[in-house]
This record gives sequence, C-alpha cells and structure tokens, in this order.
Amino acid sequence: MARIAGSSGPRTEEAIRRAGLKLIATHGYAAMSLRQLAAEVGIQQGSLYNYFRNKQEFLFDLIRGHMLDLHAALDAALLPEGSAEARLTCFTAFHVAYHVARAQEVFICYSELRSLEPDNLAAVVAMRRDYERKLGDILDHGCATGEFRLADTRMATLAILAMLSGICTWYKPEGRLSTEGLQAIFTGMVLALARGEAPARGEAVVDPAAVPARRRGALRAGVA
Amino acid sequence: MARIAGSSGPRTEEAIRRAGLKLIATHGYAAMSLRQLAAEVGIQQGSLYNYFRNKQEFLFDLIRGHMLDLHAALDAALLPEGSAEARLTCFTAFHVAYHVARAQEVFICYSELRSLEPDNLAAVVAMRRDYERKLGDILDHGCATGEFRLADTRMATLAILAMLSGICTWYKPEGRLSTEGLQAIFTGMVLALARGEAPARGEAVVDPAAVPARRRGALRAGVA
Amino acid sequence: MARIAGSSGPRTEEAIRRAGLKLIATHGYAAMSLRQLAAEVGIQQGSLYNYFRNKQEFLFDLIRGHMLDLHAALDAALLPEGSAEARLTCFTAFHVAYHVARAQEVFICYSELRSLEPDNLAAVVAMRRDYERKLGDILDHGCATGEFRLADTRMATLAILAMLSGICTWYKPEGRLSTEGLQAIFTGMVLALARGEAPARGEAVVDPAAVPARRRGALRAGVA
Amino acid sequence: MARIAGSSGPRTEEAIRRAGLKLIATHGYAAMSLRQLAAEVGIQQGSLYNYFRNKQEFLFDLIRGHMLDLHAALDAALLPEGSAEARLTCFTAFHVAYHVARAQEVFICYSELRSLEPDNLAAVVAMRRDYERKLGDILDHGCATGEFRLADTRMATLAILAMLSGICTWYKPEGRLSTEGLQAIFTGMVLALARGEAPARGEAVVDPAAVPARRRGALRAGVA
DNA sequence: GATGAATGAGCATTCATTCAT
DNA sequence: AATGAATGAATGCTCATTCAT
Repeated sequence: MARIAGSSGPRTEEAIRRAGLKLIATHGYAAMSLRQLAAEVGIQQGSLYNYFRNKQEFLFDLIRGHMLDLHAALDAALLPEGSAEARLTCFTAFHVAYHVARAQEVFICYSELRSLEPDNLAAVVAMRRDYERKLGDILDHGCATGEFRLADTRMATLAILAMLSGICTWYKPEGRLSTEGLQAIFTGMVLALARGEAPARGEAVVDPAAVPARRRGALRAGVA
Repeated sequence: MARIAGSSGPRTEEAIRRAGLKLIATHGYAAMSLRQLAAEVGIQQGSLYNYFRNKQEFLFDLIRGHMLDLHAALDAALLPEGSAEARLTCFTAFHVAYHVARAQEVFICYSELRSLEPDNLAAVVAMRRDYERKLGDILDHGCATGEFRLADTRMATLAILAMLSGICTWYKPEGRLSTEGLQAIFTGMVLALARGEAPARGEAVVDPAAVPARRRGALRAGVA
Repeated sequence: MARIAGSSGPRTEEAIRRAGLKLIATHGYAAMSLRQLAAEVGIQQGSLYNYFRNKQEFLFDLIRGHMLDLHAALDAALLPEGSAEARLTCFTAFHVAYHVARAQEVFICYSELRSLEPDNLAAVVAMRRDYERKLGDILDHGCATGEFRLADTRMATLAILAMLSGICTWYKPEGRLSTEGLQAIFTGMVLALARGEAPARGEAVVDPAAVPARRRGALRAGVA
Repeated sequence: MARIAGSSGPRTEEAIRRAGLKLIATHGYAAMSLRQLAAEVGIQQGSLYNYFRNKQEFLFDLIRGHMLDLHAALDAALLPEGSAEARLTCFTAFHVAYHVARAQEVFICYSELRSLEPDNLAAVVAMRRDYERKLGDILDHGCATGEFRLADTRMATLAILAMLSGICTWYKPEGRLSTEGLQAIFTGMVLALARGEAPARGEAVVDPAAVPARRRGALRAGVA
C-alpha cells in the first residue's frame, strides 16, 4: 500500500534510532540486518531508506550524534575553573553519569569504530581526541600545580578513560549501585590514581624490573 | 583435485589461525567472511572445513585457546605469596606484558564475546571470572592487611582490568614506549589507585554529591 | 504539502517528456528508474503519476506520439505523384532530415520496441508497417516503370530503412556534415542502390556462390 | 547441498552463455535478471558467480568474445587481394552469413553497447572501429581504382554496415530466404550502391536541394 | 588434505507504485 | 498538482556450508 494513516516521519525516525541502538549494541553493526531493524520498528525494509541513505550512514549518524551530545553535555557540566582536583572530580562524575545514562550509545561509539568507513572514522576520531584532550588538560594542569603526580599524563588519560568507559560494558540499571554510588567510588579511584604514589609509606616494593624476566619465560611457553 | 604438493596440515592450521586472528581483530567476527579467510591463507573455502566444523567453532577455538594460555601464563608468573603490593605489581606487570605481546588475541577476547553462542559464551565467561577473581583476591587481601584502601574491591577489580586491557586498543609495537616502560607506568598507576586517597592532604574536595545535580541538568539538555 | 508555488501542469508535462526521452535514449527504458526521472525533472516520484498511469504507459505515449508525428510529417513531405526516382529522393531526404532532427525519439522507437507490452507493441508495429509500405510502394512502382532494378523489393525496403535509420545511432549535431550534406550523400546512395547493377561494366565478378564455401569453413573455425 | 553428481564446469559455463544470449537478446541486459538466467540454466543464482564476477562482466565477456570471433572469422574469409568489387562482394557475403548464423550475439553487440561501463565500452568500440576500417579500406581502394563512385566513403561504410547489420533484427531461420539467397540479394545491392549513380541515364532528378524546404515546413509542424 | 562446483538462505539496496495529506 | 511516507516485491550479490571428485 502507501502511506499509512497517522504515520509520521519524526516518530518513525526516533523509533528507528532507538531500535538501531539496541540491535547494534546487542549484536554489533555487521551482524544487525536491516530486516531485523525494520521488523523491530514495524515497517518494511524499504521504508528505512526514507531515513538514511545506507547502513553505513545510519551508523555514522548514530555515532556522530552521540559525540556531539557528549561534547555539549561535558561543556555544560565541566567546571570552567577551580583546582585540578575539583575539575577532575567533576569530569569523572560527569563521565560516569553519562555512561550510565546512555550506556548503549556509548558502548557503540567504542566498539563500532572499526565499522566506520575511513572518512567517517576520521571525523569521529577527531571528536574523540578533543574529548581526551579535555581530560588531558586537567591532568597536565594538576601536575603543574603539584596536585597530581603522574609519570605520563597521556597514559594516565587513556587509563582513566578506559577505566571509566569500561562501566558501560557491565552496567545494569537494576544493579547493586546507584549512579551516585558509582560516581563516589570512581571519583575516589581516579583521584587516588592521579595523586600518585604516596612514597611516604616507604616499604620496599617488589622491583618491577624483576617481574618481566619471570613473566617472559612463562609467556614464551604460553605463546609458543 | 586433491592434496596439493607441499601442503601440510599443521602449517595450514597455523596459517589459518593467524589469518583469522588478524581478520577478526580488523573487521570483527561477523564482518569476516570465510572467503576472505581462505584467500588470505591461499586455499579454497572448502578446505577450511578440514580445520573446523563451522565458523562459530573457529571463533570459540581461538578464544578458548587464548584463555587457557592466559591462565597458564598468569599462574606461572604470579608470586604465590608476598605482600599484596608485591603481588599486585606482579599481576599488573604480567597483564601489561601479555596484552602487549598478544594484543590481537586479547582484543578479540573482549570484543567478540557477543559473537559466541550461549554455551560457548558461558564457558569463556567462567574462565574470565576466574581471572578476575585472582585480581580480586589480591585486592581483598591488601585491604585486609591495610596495604590498600578501596571503597569497593569488585569495582576496583573491574576498573583495573578495564584500565589495563585498554592498552590493547591503542598499543602499537613501534610506539613511543617499550613494554618495560608501560609496565613501570601502569604498575605505578595501579598501585596508587589501590593504596587509595591520601587524606592527609586535607583540602576540601568538591563535594561529589554536588556534581550530579549540575550534570543532570546538563545531561538532560544533551539527551533530550 | 500540495501544489508548489509556480508549478504548472503543462510545463511539468513537457519537462517530464523531455527528461524521459533523454534518459531512455541514454540508459534504456528498463535501466531508467522513475526516481531518476523525477530527480531530473525536479519533482517527487509520486508526482509523476499525475502525468501517466505507469511506466509502461509513459513509454507507449512517447513512442506512439512520435509515430503519429512521423506519419503526419511524411505525408506532408512526400510528393503525391511524380517519377519513382523523384519520390524516392523525396522520401530519403525527408527520412534523413527527420532522423537528424529527432534522433533521440527515433532511436527509442527502434530500440525500445521490445520493452512494449504485447498490445502496445502491436499498435506500434502496425504503424511501422504502414511507414515501410510507403517506401515499398515507391520501390515497387519504380521496378514496374523500369526506373529501378531490384531483385527483392521487400529486402530493399528493409535495407534502405536500416541504412537510413542507422544515422540516428551516430549522428551528432556538431558533426562534420550538415543535414543538407547528409541528405545529398544518402539520396545518392539510395538511388544508386535502387537503380541496381549497371551490367554494362561487364567484368566477371567473383562468383558469390563461391564465397560461402570459404566463409563457412572460416566461420565454423571461429565459432567452434 | 553441494556439488551435484555429474556436474561439470565447462558444461555449465556453456549453458549459462547460451541462456544469457537468449535472455539478453529477448529482454535486454537491464531487464534480464540473474534469477531468470539461473532458472533458465537450472542452477541457483549464487552458482552463477562461479562463472563471472558480476553481471557487467558477463555482458562484457559475451560481447568481447563475439568480437574476437568476428574478427578471426573475417580475416579467414576475406580475400587478401583482388579487385575491390571482388573483395566487397566477399565482405558482404561473409557479413551476411555471419549475421544470419549468430544473429542473437550480433544483435546484442549493437544494442547493448550502452550497457557497458566506460572501460569495457572503450575496448569494444575500438574493436568495432577496426572492423569498420576493413570495409572502409575496400571502399577507398575501389574509389581509387575507379571501380566505385562514392561521395563519402565514411558515410558509405556506415550505411553499408547498418544495412547489412539490420538483417539480424528481422531474420528468422525458418524464413522465406536461405543464407545463400540473402547473400545474393545483399551483395547485389551493396555493389550497386558502391558503383554509384549511372549518370548515363541522364534524366533530370528532382533537385534534392528543393526537398528540404518542403520537408522543413512539414517537419516543423510535426516537431513543434 | 584439497579442490571446484554447487546449494539455499540471507544480505543491503532499489524498484514501481500508492495514497493520506 | 504536489509531497512525503509508506508498501511489497524484486534486484544483484554474498554468505556459510556441503560434498563428489
């Protein structure tokens, strides 16, 4: 037939977005078929093409849209000034809350980068780098003021983001901890990490240089 | 026809494993076709079935094999006793080295869990839980001895693993840092994280409970 | 919405006709999509259906309209009486001029007959046969008067039409020859063909019966 | 299932070629679906791709293969020397026989050029130009020796080829005329055309320059 | 152990067409 | 007269898998 009475573009568009998010998060972009997507929305496959030009564009729209939202939300949430500790706490609390609130989208943004075609990938990677830089600046600033002690702020940036973003791989809304609880725990861990080793405790730590030797042997066995 | 001159089972098998690892790491399991795999190895599609019963089994073999290696290598590397700090350092150094050495396989083990069929998934998840428990035990022990101060050791376990495992998403062998360098940096961060907040510094931190309120507003705007 | 400001039925209709002609001549009827047609005209697909009931009817309208024009123009141009030579010259000059002036439409009328549904095809074929008959009558008349010497006037009809109609497959308006030039050349060739062999020259021609034998061997070799 | 007992690549390939020839000649390349083709051959659609990489390549293979055959057959059939008349007779007899014997393939080679992608088209057009040149050389030679009287040998080349090639649009094996009959008739017409006007007859022909004027009026009415 | 030829289901995408607005 | 949103069938093509050779 043709247009169904009461059908509406924007409503269908949002339904497609939501269904796509769910299906990609569950099965992955490559494994999601547009048949499935259409069925989930309750329309014919062909109708999807009123809303995107092809599957790749759909993925890109989803990811790009999310990155724009993420940046806008971070800029609104982040303290423009204050101590590095205060800003790092703020960043962490924001990041945790955002990842909890939109776990599916966030997850896709990490896991489906490889499904983006080169041009689209480049656009998204640029946006991600901006986001990383905002954390990196806080860490650099904290190191400069002496609030933080970090051997390598680039590594620390990646480590903190990986740690926080990992949340969206296991978070379940009905879980043991509330968003606030997660924020408290993760801001604590991130701050501790950033403040760095409290050498005062003074006990001799196992020489890290000694470890690789043993591991290497073990590893070689494992790898071979 | 039949067997080609100079062909050899074990050699072919290893070639398939390596090519599969590369293709899955690059494109993902669902997006890798057995055509591609066969072409990469230089055999016909049909010949692949001399080495596995179906695509799913191939993935499972890859992941399971890796998990077995990982456990064996960890058991060989981990200090059986000693302070929690020493053991955590050891665990971290091992984990970093292993993820650097076998980044592709490790990456697949995280990213393709969703491609496993239920039974296979259950088997792998059980193995992963064992691995996590080994870290969890170290953290629990450290908290008991007072070496560590962690609000929630389960969260800390997940956070540390996410942080360390993130390495395999960006690590390049020709990068700026050696394995030893990475080990030093990451053991430092992990230890700092585990030792927890040094409250001695005593400055008033931004009340984390205050953050969500602001963020929520920002987020709602971003999400809506 | 509804009617767009400044839109106008007849103008749109002519735009569709022209765009359709171009697209069919370029890509063929089957390969032309109504999406393309609508885009070329600058309207939505659905709007096309205000101008025809379906794609087939559009093709038929185009072809039938052209055939009517062709007949009307021929009847206006053809000498009602006179010598067969004069009438053949007139026919040829007309046919050349018409094919040059409306090369696209003419081309479609030859090439898209197979895309017509049976009833539509029958109607067009009947019109074409009428056209052929007009040439056939001239040739028959010329043979009767002795002006022409043709072994088989039906074959000659088809041969002359094929020869003349071929023009529209390569003619370019900016080409080397003007319409008048083409008319002069082609009327010359057609007349020579119709007048037939000048046996006066009397040399022994290669016996045509001898040719097939050699060719057959060659052909069999080529085909096999 | 898998390989069917007794199936054989070359046999299937030839069956596909033959079925494709028929379907393209009947419906056109664009209108022939690979489903149809597979059904005609009696295999699954996917199996077609063991014999070509895509539909376009299939068309190109068909056309290119035919052009190669055509050239080989012509070279074998054409008299290397002799009078222009003898060689033109030979060319014509060959061309007629070939077009009768392989009407379907020949027809496709003319009608589906537009379905070829640019590179493929260029390759075929080059081959066709070679073929045309062989006829053109005969005509040029005949004009030089005085055997032929042609106002424009390029036009004559195109005219003769169009006239002869038209055969494949209406030829039916069970028709009134044998191949030999067609050869006799067409060699006669072609020779007459090439020998040109026998001005000896001396009657005043209708001035061709007069025709366009009348036609133009008629045409304008028809075109407008 | 490997090939080459096949299967049948599934893929993303496009098609002509419809019709409430 | 035109739009925008839909349909349902069809398209070219790829997929994992099978199996006689």
